[in-house]
Amino acid sequence: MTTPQLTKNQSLVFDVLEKAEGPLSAYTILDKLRDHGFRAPLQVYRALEKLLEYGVVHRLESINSFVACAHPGDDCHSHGIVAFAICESCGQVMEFHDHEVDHRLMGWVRGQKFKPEKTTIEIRGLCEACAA
Amino acid sequence: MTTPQLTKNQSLVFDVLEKAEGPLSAYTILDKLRDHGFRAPLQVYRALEKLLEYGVVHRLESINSFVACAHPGDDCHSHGIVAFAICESCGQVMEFHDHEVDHRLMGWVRGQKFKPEKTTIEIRGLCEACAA
DNA sequence: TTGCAGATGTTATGTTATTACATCAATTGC
DNA sequence: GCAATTGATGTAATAACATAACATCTGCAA
Repeated sequence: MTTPQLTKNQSLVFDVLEKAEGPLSAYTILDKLRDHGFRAPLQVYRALEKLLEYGVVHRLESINSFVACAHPGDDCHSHGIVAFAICESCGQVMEFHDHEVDHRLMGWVRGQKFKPEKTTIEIRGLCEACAA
Repeated sequence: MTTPQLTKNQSLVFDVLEKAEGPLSAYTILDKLRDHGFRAPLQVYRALEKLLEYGVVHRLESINSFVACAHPGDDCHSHGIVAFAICESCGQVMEFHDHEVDHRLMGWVRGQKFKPEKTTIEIRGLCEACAA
């Protein structure tokens, strides 16, 4: 899937996420966009919905936050399952893909006749700098 | 770690989760326990906090819900990372452990010098019955 | 130029989780 | 016995996250 031209609100939200050092909550994004005319959470959530669909933004379920995909110019749907390591101290996020992990998980669900739609892998802990 | 004797509130919350067919939100648990004197969310959240610590309950991050561990009489901390398959139609949850997945994920984070604390793997989709 | 689809704006509300503070019960050390 | 401590509990208020419902606008195609 190729990413369509973003609308005004989608671009604003995406730019905020790209410039951010780490993941942001929807309400943090809202606050950053008040000067650009954003007034309500729905403006953010609607933009995020599309950006997630296009694969240019990820949602981090365990911290209710959103982050720009780490693979610029390349949508993430082609990478299989995405795993994240999230530093609980500094908020930094590392993104990673492992086909063997995908294979094991998908093999298991197939055995259960379970039909997977969306998979979340999130590892919370401390990054090298913060663990020191 | 062995599970200590549960307190009154912890037992009430755990019993509700054990008898449930699938995962429950904290507020659903609260409603089910109003007859037993529960009045406020904190009574539920505090009990859940301990039950999670003891490993007899899991939190499903992607659906903000809680489920009793599928391994009765046996705390889950000994199983390594737990993965869940969650049916988005009927709510049924399957729990599973795979050492190869653990190994791959932990190998990667070690390479990044990341110190993992808590890992979430959740696969949302449709179970066999619901996919038919 | 009308009708439609998609994007946007706005208000209100629903859902999930925590802070702050008071009280109670069991245990320990004196 | 009786303070002192610790962990559990009760309660009110509030913070944080997310969606419903409805109105409006804009570009485009029939």
